[in-house]
Amino acid sequence: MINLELAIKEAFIEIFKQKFTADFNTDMVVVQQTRKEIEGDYTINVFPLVKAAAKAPEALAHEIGTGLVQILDFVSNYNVIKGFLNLTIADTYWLELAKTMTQDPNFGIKESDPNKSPILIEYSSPNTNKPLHLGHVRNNLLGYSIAEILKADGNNVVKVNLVNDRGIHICKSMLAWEKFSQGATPQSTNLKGDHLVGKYYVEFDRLYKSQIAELVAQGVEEEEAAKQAPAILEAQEMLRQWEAGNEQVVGLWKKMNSWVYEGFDATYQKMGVDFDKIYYESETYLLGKSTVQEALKNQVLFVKEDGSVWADLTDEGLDQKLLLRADGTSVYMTQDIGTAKLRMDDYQPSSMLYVVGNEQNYHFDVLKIVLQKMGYTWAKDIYHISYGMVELPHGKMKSREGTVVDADDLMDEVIASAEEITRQSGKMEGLSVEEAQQLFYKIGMGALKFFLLKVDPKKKMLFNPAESIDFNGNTGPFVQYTHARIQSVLRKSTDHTFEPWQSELIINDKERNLIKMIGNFPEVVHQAALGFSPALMASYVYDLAKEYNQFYHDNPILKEENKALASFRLDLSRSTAAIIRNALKMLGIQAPNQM
RNA sequence: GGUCCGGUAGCUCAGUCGGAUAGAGCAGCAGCCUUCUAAGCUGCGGGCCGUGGGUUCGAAUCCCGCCCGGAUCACCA
Repeated sequence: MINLELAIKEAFIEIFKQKFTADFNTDMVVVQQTRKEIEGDYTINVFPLVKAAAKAPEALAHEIGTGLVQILDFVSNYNVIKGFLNLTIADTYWLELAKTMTQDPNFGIKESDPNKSPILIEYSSPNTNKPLHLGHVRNNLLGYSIAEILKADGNNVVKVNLVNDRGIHICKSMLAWEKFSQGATPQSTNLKGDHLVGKYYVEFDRLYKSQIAELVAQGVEEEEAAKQAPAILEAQEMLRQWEAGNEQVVGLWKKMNSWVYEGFDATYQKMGVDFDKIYYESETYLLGKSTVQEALKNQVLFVKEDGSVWADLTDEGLDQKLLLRADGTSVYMTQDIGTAKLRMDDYQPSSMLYVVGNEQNYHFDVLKIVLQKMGYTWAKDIYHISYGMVELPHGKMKSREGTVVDADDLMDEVIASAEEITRQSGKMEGLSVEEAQQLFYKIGMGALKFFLLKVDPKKKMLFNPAESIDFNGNTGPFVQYTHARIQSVLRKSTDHTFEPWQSELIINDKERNLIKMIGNFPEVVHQAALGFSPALMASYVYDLAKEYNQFYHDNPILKEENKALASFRLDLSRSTAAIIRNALKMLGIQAPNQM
């Protein structure tokens, strides 16, 4: 198939040059799809060219429109409204396009070249001191979806997770467990491992707060009290012991982390996300430290009186940044430096993407600059995919106020809602118990995922639980339903094996719109990949489903008596279903065949 | 205070490398199932695109100021 927009643009430029002047900027010629309510398929705005042509907009548009109809056989007609030249494309072209699309079940999906160096994407990045919550859910879904979109656009993608399994926060959980748990385990308490460990993190906080309050009551300044409280001192000591390799501390650390991983695995599986490689900060922070030491030798960094190591970024308009504490322990930045280096060595990626919340924008600015100062040229290929916080109707999530939405609970709730609504609708005919469970899962998760992914990542979003399980309108289940509906038609179409393409077909507006819309899919995939934007894909697939539903409403398919037409509509339906399935897949959403 | 991000219908969001009368969904109201799945379709009402300037034939979109909200500027991650 030829590229219509390009062909039109070239022809336009050709005609313009002949008739007027060769001296104009070809960027001024922009071919776009015509607005729905106006007759035509492609539109060129001639306003930018009136000066170069020294001609009134309408006259100019008419002149070039006439020329385009003559030169391009697929342009059947044109009209002019003000300075807008609207071109009508011949139906023979649309039918040719329809034929191409419907014969390719993977239309719009590019194969990746295995020799191309990969794009590495990090997402999830949990801490091992507490279970995943709603914010992580947005992160995981975004990361997974962006990875799938990049793959569909022909890239090799390596999905990685970075588990923050070390640091002061883990020591807090460990300390509280030692003090209060009396040896509790996931088995003994029947709690998911991540939830059990999270419980002790909260316990620590309680203890710590009470100690601070006590000190303040004794007349100590609050800030000072926070530094002196025995709990935090013990936790810091524990971190030093851990870094020193103290067997008992390391043993406890291993035990508690293993509980957490078991819990995380279950959550990831339910969420439907996965990773090609999992990095652990406990395995990368030493490389970070040595990298920092090396840079120190090369005079890139400096040491303060207390022995702590810093980067001076004041030239870049940023502050000084700590890289190693006075006691030699590493911080977040140190670990990220080591991790980045390790990944470069492991995969030689063409770029490294980090899906991390916008509260860390500064961190990533610093990371890039520090790596650049250290002389790593690949630092420029680091991209922070920054996304906004998820807020609840009554404000932000706050663990202290118990308003954190737990990921496991959330998923269970949407699935339960899906079950309730599906049972009411009575559309489970013929499904086994197992299949029905699968269906509730697909629909519930479809609702949740679509709800979270349809919003532009960089914006903060409001999570309204009631709307997240809505099944009408701009929702996952609406799109899934459209797919299921098509599947139902396809199942009943066994006697329609007619080849439509030799016949002379006359198509109507709804059919033409649908063809155009499907035809846009490859470009949408590409744009979504360039913009790291699942939201764009969600928006497209919703529009496509809506377009199909209109077509479906107005046009008989199986009941159409003209065999060629019936077969054509069936092919169009099949193609729509395939696009919906592939688009949803890029959002991590499954498309049931019945619902 | 510095830096960054956002402000579009009652609510949640599209639209933002300048283009035609600013679009969806939800909520509200009114219709459409003896016919391929009504989780659908059709219609109605609803907008100083935060605000004031500027650039332009043309601004929700670009530039400047201001107002409001958020993030960040940690020896937390």
